[in-house]
Amino acid sequence: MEPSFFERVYRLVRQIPRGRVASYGQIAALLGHPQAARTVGWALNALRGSEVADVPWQRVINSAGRISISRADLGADLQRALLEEEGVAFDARGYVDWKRFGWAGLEWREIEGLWGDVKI
DNA sequence: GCCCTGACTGCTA
DNA sequence: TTAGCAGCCAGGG
Repeated sequence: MEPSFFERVYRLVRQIPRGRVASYGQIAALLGHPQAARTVGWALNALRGSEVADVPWQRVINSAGRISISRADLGADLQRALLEEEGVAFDARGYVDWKRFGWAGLEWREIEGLWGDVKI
């Protein structure tokens, strides 16, 4: 069974190492859909209960290097706090420096492996 | 199966 | 990493 797009997003996001950040567009591109950034955001928006603790959603920000969130329960403040706790720094304007904290992503082969060895 | 929405992005001015 | 706008994808109703 092929994992759903949401499921792929979650697995890939789990690969982002502590202290690094990736953009929605980057995640989408790694999944083979460079234009599906919004869908990635929606996938994270759909996280519920235990999934929230299981997926490092806070490591995903917009392409500008800024936090872009609108949920009431999981606010931008929380996201920023979680990231700072991991060592990610924000400048005075609230931007993260991609050069310092950006995630390089994975090799295509590694990504394929994420779908293969797991049963759905 | 159609229509709307959304934690986005790249292009233009 | 300026602001504004249209395009893109997957789910949910």
